[in-house]
Amino acid sequence: MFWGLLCKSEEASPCYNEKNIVWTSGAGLFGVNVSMTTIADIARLAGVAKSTVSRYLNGGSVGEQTMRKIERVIGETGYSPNTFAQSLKAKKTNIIGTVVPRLDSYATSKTLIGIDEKLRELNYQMFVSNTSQDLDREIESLYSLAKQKVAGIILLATKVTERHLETIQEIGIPVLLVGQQHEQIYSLIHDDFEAGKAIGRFMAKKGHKQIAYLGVSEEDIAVGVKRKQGFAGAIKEAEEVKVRYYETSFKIGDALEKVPSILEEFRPTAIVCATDNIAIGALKAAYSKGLKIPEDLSITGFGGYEITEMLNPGLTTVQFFYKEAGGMAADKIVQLVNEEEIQMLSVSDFKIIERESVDILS
Amino acid sequence: MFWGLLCKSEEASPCYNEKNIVWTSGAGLFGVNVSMTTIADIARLAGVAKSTVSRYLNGGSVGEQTMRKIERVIGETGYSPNTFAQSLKAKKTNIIGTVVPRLDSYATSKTLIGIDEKLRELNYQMFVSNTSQDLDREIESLYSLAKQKVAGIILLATKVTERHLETIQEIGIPVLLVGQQHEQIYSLIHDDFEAGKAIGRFMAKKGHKQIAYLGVSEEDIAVGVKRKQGFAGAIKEAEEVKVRYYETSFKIGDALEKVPSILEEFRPTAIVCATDNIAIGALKAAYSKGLKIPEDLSITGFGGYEITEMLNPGLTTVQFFYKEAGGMAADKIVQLVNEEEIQMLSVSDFKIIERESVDILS
DNA sequence: GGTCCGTTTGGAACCGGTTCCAAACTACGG
DNA sequence: CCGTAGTTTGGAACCGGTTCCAAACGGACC
Repeated sequence: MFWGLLCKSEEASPCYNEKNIVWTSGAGLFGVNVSMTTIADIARLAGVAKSTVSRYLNGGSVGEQTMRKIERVIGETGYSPNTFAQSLKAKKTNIIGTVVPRLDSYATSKTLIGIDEKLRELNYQMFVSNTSQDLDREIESLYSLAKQKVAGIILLATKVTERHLETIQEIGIPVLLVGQQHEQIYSLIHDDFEAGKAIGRFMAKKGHKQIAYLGVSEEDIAVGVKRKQGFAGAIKEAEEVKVRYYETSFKIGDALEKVPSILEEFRPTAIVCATDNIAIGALKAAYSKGLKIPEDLSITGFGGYEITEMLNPGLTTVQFFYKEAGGMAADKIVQLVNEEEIQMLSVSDFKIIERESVDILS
Repeated sequence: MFWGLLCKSEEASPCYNEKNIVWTSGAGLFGVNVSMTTIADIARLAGVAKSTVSRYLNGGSVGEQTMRKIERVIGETGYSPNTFAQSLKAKKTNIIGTVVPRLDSYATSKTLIGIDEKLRELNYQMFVSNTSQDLDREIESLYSLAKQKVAGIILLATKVTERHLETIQEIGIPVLLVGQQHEQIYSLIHDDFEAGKAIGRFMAKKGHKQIAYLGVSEEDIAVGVKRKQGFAGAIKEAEEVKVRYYETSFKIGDALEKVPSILEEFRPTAIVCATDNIAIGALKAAYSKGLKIPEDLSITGFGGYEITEMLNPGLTTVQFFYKEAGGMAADKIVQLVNEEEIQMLSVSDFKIIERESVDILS
C-alpha cells in the first residue's frame, strides 16, 4: 500500500514519479534528512518560483526548459512533498478509511487484502480502523476518519443503525457499506439470499428430509436473515423436508455447546450452519458424541474459509469471494470519491464447494 | 483506535476532551460542516488571540477567566483542531505505523489487535501497512510511513536484511521489530528457542523415540532456526531419540503434500510441526493415509491458534500470546517515541497446551 | 512595427495551526 | 510609590505546500 497520488490526471508529461525519487536518488545522498527539502529549496536551486515547481508537480503548464531544470534538481535532492502541507490546503487526502468490526476474522482479513491491493493499484492508501465489535467505536471511527479527511470510507458493519445513518450524513464523505445492505447507503453484499437458496436446494437434492438450520441473530441482516430466508425458500420448494431453525453466535465455542442438544432433540440427518466457524463447532460437537461425518450427520457451512478444506472430512460449504469483493469495494469507493455514478447495490458472487461432509441419502 | 492525543501532559486543567465535543455538541449543530471552525474562529468568538487558544489547547498558561470563555466557545461550536495543520508544524503525528507481511494470518491478526487496543489506551493511532510478503514493499512501507511522519514503527518482518537496516537508519524514526530479533534493532520476540525445547522435552517424556520435525526455511530465524534449535537441544538431552528434520513452507497445502513421503520414508511415531498450520496439514495428510491420531501418529504444532482446539482430535501445541505481545509492542514503541530507555530485547512467554493429538508410548 | 492572444512565470495570499517575543498586567518586597 | 519578578496576553512569523492574479513573454497576424 501507500505512495500518494501525485499525478492526478493521466497526462503523461509533467508528472514526476515519487517512487523513483525516494529510492533512487534520495537515499544515501541526504542521510537522515528524509524529505527535509522543501518546495522552496527546489525553487531556489532551479532558479524559479515556488509556484512554478508546484505547477510542475501537479501537471500545470510549465515550459520545456523550466521542466528540465526542475526535474534535475528534484532528482538530485530526492525531494518528496510534505503530505500535511498538501492536505492542509487541499482539505482532502488520497486515503480510504476502512472500518472493521474485528481483525481476526477470515472474511475481514480477506476483504481487507482485496481492498488494499486494489487501492494500491488506484494510487490510494488504506487506513484500517478496528472497532472490536463496539458499536460506539464504529461511530467514533466514522467521525475520526472524517476528521482525518479521508477521501472515502468502506464500512464493514454488522448492523446499520439510525446513528450510522446520521453520522454518515453528517460527515459528508462517500461511504460504501460492505457485507450488509441498506437502501440509503451504497452497498456491496455477498449474495446471501441466493447462497442460502443454493445450499437448501443442494441438501434437498441429496435426499435430506430432516435438517437443522443453525443460524445467528436476526440483528445481522445478511447472515442472520438473508441466508436463512434463502434456505427456507429452497426448502419450501422441496417436498417433505422438515426443518428446524436454531440460533447461536459467531463463536465456534457457542456452536460447540449448542449442537448436542439439537442432535438429541431433533435428530436431523444434516445441520446447515450459517458460517464455517459454526460448522467447525458442529463438527467438533458431532465427533464428541461419537458420530461419524457424513454417515451419521451431514454438515455444511458458509464462507469458504481455507481451513474448511483441511478439516476431516473436508467441509462442504458455500464459498464467498471475499478478496474479490474487497477489490470491487475499492473500485466502487474510488468511483464515489471521483463523483462517478454507481448503482446503489452491488452483489458479489458465490459458489458451492462440495467436499466430504455431506452424505447422499436414499 | 483513533482520537488524537490532544493533552500531551497529564496536567488536568486546561485540557479539553475531544470526544465530548464531537459527540455532544458538534453533532447536529453544524450539520455537514464537521470541524470547519478554525482556531481563528474560536479566538474571535472568545475575544482573544489565536495564540491564546492554542496555548489553552496545549496546556500552556492561560488565565482563569480566559479559560472559561474559550472553554464555552469551544463547547458551543464543536471545534476540533485540524490534524494536518498541527502535524505541519509539529513535524510529528501520534500515529504508530505497523508493517505486516500479511493480514490473513492468525498471528498477525492477534498481534494487531493487541497493538491496536494498547495504542488506543495510550492515545495513539495505529496505521497498518500490508506488504503481501513482498520484501520491496516492506522497505517501501518504511519510507512511506516515515514520510507520513509516523511517530514510530512496529515491524512484523519475517527477515531482516541489510536494506532494512539501512532504511531504518535513514528514516530516523524509532522502529520495533516484533517476532524476529536483530542485535541492532529493538526487538520483541516470542521465546521460540525455549518453546522448541519445551516441546522437545514434552515429546521425549511421552516416550517418542522416532520423531520427524517438520520446520520451515532457515531464512526465518525465529520459526525456521530458533524453534528447531530449541527442539534439537531438548532431544540431545533425551536418550535414544531419533529425529529427522524436514522442511516445508508456511502453507497448509505444502505440508499436506510433504507429509506422506515423510511417513513412508521415516515412519515416525510423531511429527513435531513448526506451526499450527503445518500441523493442520499433517493431520489432514495422516487422515488421508488412514492413520488414526494419536494412536498411529502423534502431531504437535506451534502457535496456539484457536482452531487447533476445534480440530479432531484437539491439537497439542505451544501457545504464544500474540495479543499480549502486541500490547507489549505498543508499550515499547511508545516508550521509544518518548525517548525512554528500554532494553534491546524483550521476550514474550509461551505455554504448552496439551490436547489429544499426542499419544503416550511405552 | 503594433496589436492581440495564449502560454509561461513570479509574487503574494492562504490553509490552520504552533511558537517566539515583547508588551501588559499582577503582586510583592523594600 | 517604585522596582522587579512572574504571569497572561497579543502580534507576527512560520510550517510547506496550493492557487489566484497579474506581469512578462512569444508568436501570429494585420
